[in-house]
Amino acid sequence: MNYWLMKSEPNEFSIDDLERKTTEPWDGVRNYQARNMMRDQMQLDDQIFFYHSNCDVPGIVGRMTVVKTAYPDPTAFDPNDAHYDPKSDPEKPRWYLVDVGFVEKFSRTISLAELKQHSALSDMSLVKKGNRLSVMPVTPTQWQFILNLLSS
DNA sequence: GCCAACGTTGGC
DNA sequence: GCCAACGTTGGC
Repeated sequence: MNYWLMKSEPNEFSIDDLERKTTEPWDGVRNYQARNMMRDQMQLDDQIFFYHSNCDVPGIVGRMTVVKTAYPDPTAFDPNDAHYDPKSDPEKPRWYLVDVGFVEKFSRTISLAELKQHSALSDMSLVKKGNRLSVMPVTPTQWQFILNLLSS
């Protein structure tokens, strides 16, 4: 079992959207590092923090799981889709995604500002300057530490 | 294979 | 809206 954090802009897709829909294909990722983690490492039932980026209070807002392991991202083949990539050949797909399932929305947002205050989390690339990865691994220790912040 | 130019991300 | 950081592209 692995732990992850995935970012989404709430304008585009929020934790509330996921709660309403229950599951969702995490499409549109066009970054090789992020793709590799989804395609090569994510397993069924892996745990994922849902992170809201590019909004008033960026931070972790809830929890989800992998409900379907990697398969080719269909939006890459759709010329009408905002994430269309003509270089992704259906015979040899360039982009992959996983399906995620809603677990819970946290009682509060664990903001980026709060996460940055804890030295226990200083190794997370999330809190490092210039980080732009939209999918990143979380260690079991970090995972538990962050969950504990909810009850403090 | 280098690297400048460009586009995107995302906090502030 | 600004801009720093970073990834990607493409000329050479």
